[in-house]
Order: sequence, then structure tokens, then C-alpha cells
Amino acid sequence: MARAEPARRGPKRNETSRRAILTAAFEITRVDGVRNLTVEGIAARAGVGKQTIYRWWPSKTDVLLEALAVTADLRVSVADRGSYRAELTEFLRDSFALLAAPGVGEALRGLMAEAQLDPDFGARFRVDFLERRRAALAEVLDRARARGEAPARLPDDLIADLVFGTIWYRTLATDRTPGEDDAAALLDLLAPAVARAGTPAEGENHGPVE
Amino acid sequence: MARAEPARRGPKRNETSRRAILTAAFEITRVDGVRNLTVEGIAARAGVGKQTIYRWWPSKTDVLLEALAVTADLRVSVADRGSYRAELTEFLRDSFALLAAPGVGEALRGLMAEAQLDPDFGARFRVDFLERRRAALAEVLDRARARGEAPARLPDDLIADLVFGTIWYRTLATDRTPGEDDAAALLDLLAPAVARAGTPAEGENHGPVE
DNA sequence: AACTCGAACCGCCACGTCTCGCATTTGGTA
DNA sequence: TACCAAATGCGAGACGTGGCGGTTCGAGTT
Repeated sequence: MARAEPARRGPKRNETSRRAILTAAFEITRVDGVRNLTVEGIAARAGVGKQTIYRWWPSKTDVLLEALAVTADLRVSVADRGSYRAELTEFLRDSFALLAAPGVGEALRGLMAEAQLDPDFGARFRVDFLERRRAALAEVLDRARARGEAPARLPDDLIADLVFGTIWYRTLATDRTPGEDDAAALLDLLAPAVARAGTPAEGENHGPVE
Repeated sequence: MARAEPARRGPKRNETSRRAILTAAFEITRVDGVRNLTVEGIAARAGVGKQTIYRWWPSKTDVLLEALAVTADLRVSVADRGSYRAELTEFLRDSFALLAAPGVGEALRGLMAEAQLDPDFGARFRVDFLERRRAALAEVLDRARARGEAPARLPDDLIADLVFGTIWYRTLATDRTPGEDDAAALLDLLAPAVARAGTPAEGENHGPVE
């Protein structure tokens, strides 16, 4: 049912233009702020006609969303590390690092803002980004439940609310970017180090991120 | 330095117009959404000239902010109730009720969105609303510390991040308005009842946590 | 006289649509 | 196989729309 149009006439979609548009949108956001992100600006910087943008994306914010949704999946690991605590540590560390990368925080703030103002985009943002991030954390939590490691008192949904709530609140409402100490505090709250067989809190060797 | 102009000529500021502007801004937001809030719309609905708005407020969003900053203080109690758990319960209950009131959620989402797009307004929003809410919770926490009730493992700042983070995340990123069950879960996490039978909330006999 | 108010007008900027001319791909035809 | 015609993407830019934010005006108030 998927590909019902194998024989379309005319040129293919220009992949070069597509990438140019995505990077242009992100660069403008990083340098000038979301406020100054305009369709005409993206088109100019990407060396592209406005129509090319309107043809493929519903709005300028959707361009930015596409540019970010991919990188978040790539840069936050949910690989099996053997223990809940180690995986949550890595999840938080990766998320914070991504958030601290130049331009990412500004872009995410802009996306969340636009999601409030434009309900249609809001729905797309939730599906294509927020729920995807939530699913990534759920993967870690599912494994933890299977191992019997996850705290019984906390439902998965609440854990997700606490984790993402804190991250987003910090990003949107303060200028205190979450750091190592916050990761430690969250970890202490959500994955308390049990006095069990060799699970030292700090000494855990979670390999290099990359 | 404060009011050094007791003898100003001309008419006083029109209080009727001021209130009409505030309620008009809130009503438009409630009915049509923040997206459709315009200065001209506010002026028209309030029966007021645009100039009157520009004279007293830096932007249309500041009008909305003033309309909300007041009610939040009024509707969320931080009175001394004798116990940390009782006061936190009341704080959460009041906050959730306020959030569920018609128009309030929509308005708050709009304010937070605008705070991301306009850095200047963002600063005002933090000072006039976010930090004020945080201070309200801090009042409760301070009393709890003085009583020795607050959980020693959790710094006040983290507690605030968790509480407001969850509330805001729910409001901005999902359509699940926080309710009674969420209050119970948060309470269980942040103000664990002494592990005892019976009703823990009213029980006076909670010794120092540590 | 000093000040406020409602009303109206203006230039600006980004939006979103449209059109043009050209390039690219496919289907049909000789 | 060679060639043409239809269909589509593309860069570029013109155009009308709408809200913004700033200004001006006359009337009313103190």
C-alpha cells in the first residue's frame, strides 16, 4: 500500500536543496534566534526558492523540527548496558549533552513555543519528537522492569514526567542548563543505588559515550 | 525616589479602562486562543484606543501576564497548616485547580511560548510569575525545614524543579491535565508519609526525617 | 495647562500564493 | 533507437494580506 506511485514524471526531489534548507534553518536559529527565523530567510540562506520550502513543509517550524528530530534519536543512547542505573545515567548524560550543544536549546525552545501557538504543529511536535523521546526512555524502563530493577513505587509514566518535566522546565523557565549534579540528583531519586551485589553508585564504568 | 509626583496635573489613569483591557485580553485568549490575541483585538473588545494599551504595557503579552500574575497569587494558598505534607497537598491541589480553570491553561501556555520567542518578555515573565510561584513553594519548604520535616536527601531547588517541571511539562507537552492522582504520586515522592497504618496526613507524630 | 482618552492613519515586514522560465524525468511515437 | 511532449521540481521574484508598532488628532478631565 505504501508506494503507489512508482512512475511519476518530472525530476526527483532535490536532495541537495533539502539538506541545505534543514541546515539553513538550524543555523539561522542558532545565530539569530528563533524569533528571526523566517521562510524568506531560510530560502535566501539555502539558495532556494520559497516555494520549494512551502512545497515540502507545512511551516518553517516543521523544517526546524525535522532538523532536530533526527539528531536527538542519534545522540541519545538507549542501548542495553546491563543495569537500569547505568542506562539511566547514560540517557541523562546524553540528553544533557545534546541540550548543551550550541543552538539545540534555542531550537527546542522555539519548537515548544510554536507548539503552544499553533495547535496543528503542536500535534506534529508531540508525535515526531516528544513521544519519540518518551518512547526512548520507556525502552530503558521496560528493560529495568524485566530485570526487576525499577522502583516499584514509581509508575513509568510518572518517571517520564519527572525526567522530561525537569529537563524542559530547566530549559524553558530558567537559564540553569541541567548538568552532572542534576543527573546525580535525579539518579538518586529514580534509581537509588541498592546495597546489593556490587553496584557502586559513582564507580560504575559506563563506557565512553561514543 | 518612589512616588515623587503627588501634584501631577491632568486626569488620573482610567481604572475602568485598565480592567476592561485585562479582562478583554484574558477573554480573547480563552475563547480564540493566544494565537488570535492582537493589540487591535484587545482594544476593540475593551472599547479602548490602541494607544491606551501601548502607553501602559510593553506588549500584548504583558497585558495577559498582568491579568494572570494576580490571580495565581490569590488562588494558591501557602498558609501555615501545621505540617509539610498538609501544606504541600494544599499547594498542589490549588495549583492544579487554577490550571484547570477555563482559559488559565491556554493563557499560561501562551505566556510561556512568548517568553521563549521574546527574551525581554521572558525576563519579565520569570520575575513576575515563575520566580513568584517558586517563592511561594519555597515558603512552604522553609517552614518544613524549620520543623525538620522536609526530606533531607532532596534540596529545595530540586524539589521545586520537580514540582513545577512536572506541572509545566504536563501543561505544555501533553493534554493530561494534572489531577488528584498526580498530586498523590508527587506527594508520595516528595513528602513520604511515615510508614505507619491509618491516615498519615493528619498524624502529628512525624519525627525528624533524618 | 497638563494630562488622558478614543479613533484613525501610516510604513514596515513576513506570510503565503502565484507566475515565469528553465531543467529533469518519463511515456509515447516514429 | 531517436525524438518529442507531458509532467513535475526548481530558483527567482512579484503580489495582496494582515498585524505590528508608532504617530497624530480632537475631545474630555482635572
